[in-house]
Amino acid sequence: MALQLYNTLTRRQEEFQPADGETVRVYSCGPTVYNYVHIGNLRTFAFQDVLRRYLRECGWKLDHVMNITDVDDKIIRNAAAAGQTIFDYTAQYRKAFLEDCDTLRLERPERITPATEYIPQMVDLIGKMRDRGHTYESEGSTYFRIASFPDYGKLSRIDTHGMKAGARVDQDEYEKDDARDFALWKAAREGEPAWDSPFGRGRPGWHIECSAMAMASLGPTLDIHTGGVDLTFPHHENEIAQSEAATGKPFVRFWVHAEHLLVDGQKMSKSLGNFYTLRDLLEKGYQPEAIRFLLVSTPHRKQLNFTFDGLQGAAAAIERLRNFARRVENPYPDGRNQDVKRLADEAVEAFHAGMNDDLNTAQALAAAFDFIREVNTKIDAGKFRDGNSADAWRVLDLFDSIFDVLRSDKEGKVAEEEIERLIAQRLQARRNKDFALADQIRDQLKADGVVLEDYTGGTRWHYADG
RNA sequence: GGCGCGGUGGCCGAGUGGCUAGGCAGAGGUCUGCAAAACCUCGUACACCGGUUCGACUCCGGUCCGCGCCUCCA
Repeated sequence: MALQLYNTLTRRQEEFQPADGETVRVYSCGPTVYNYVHIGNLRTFAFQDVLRRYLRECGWKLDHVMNITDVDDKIIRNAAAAGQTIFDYTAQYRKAFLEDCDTLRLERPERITPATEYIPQMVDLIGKMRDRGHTYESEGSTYFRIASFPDYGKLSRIDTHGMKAGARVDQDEYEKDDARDFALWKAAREGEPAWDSPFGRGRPGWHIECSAMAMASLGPTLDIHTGGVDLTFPHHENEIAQSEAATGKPFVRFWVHAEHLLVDGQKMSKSLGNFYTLRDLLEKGYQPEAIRFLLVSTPHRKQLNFTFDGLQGAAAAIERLRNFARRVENPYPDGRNQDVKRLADEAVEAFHAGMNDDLNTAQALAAAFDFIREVNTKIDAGKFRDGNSADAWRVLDLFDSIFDVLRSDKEGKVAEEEIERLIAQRLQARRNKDFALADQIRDQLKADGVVLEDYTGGTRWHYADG
């Protein structure tokens, strides 16, 4: 079975293949760096990470581009308020964003493109639209004329005729022929950053950067374009209009949107006091892996209800996975139990089936947990053999290639040699039936963040995760 | 107001016209020197009201509630 993805453009789930059969060209709308990203933003980026990883699991190469918006109204306003240039102002948040991504183990896209480094490409693209008659100028700014692009609205399926100037559409102080038109190039204003262009001195409109960077990096037609659902309209609709008006070619084959994250069933907002950045959660003591797990275990097309109970549950689930990973490393009799091998085969297949179904991570996860329970039962029954470790790891490696939560970054206070020495000492005490000493050693290690677990034939240890 | 999505057991969250999703939490049990881990069992889930059907949580209609977009927004 092949990967199926829900395509917003067709409103259907379709089988995905890269156009060239080899490399998947993906563009993702990245952050606007005027602040720290919040966990809602990170849900979308975490989804993009899962998409990346699974595309690779499907055997394709990746050319993934993500933009960083480092010039826009909010940035200009905030930078001015902070008395900084937009470059200095955005640099700090850009750095913080990349750090947050690292913390959550989000892979870096092959290319990250800051908008201000692609001004010439944007200017070039606007020029193409102008040559084809899709633009007009008004008071020094250049606009896209929606009436010149009959396909407008095909992505969002919004009836744009209902959008009349007045109500809430024309918030701009710029003059437009039609309320639905949008700015490609905004005329320079006092105290704002500006670049020279054939359309006069000014700065790019919001939508143009994505079209320009995507096509400059990946060509006129992308395989996949991702972003949060809220970007569907008008941002992505406008991207289509700009790109296709300029090239005459389809801009994107698959539009894939990530649903929003809610906190306690409500939209995150500062006024409700349920607004969290990654840094907020880390300060409260939650593990990055648990946050990643929680963000990724709800399929991307469902709203994700973020709760602290859920976060604790995620930590416990990871603990179960790690316990299992440790357990299969214990020594077992030689041989290979064919039942366990078969369970692994089935688990791998079920995991793929879940992921192939529009990246249904919840189902893939269930496949992994089913496997763990079944194999634990085999181990308890003494039916697990040394050769089955590799079977278990086939499933765990597949699981972790997507979820990436098994490894802990946490460092222990007690050195490994010391732990091994104490375990040996404790073993001697247990042989002497000196359980008081044995328990004392275990308690002391536990206080130092090291957990001991006895099993038939030995003792294994790990650093406490919590 | 227009368009769209959703309401599943204490919590999160899959899925299906008749067959145990899964995780977390809780209760009981097994194992263990004791723990931990693990396994087993349990609480008898599908917002409400009609309809279709041999049979609906799953399909249709309506009601209530929540959420999103329509305006900067992941």
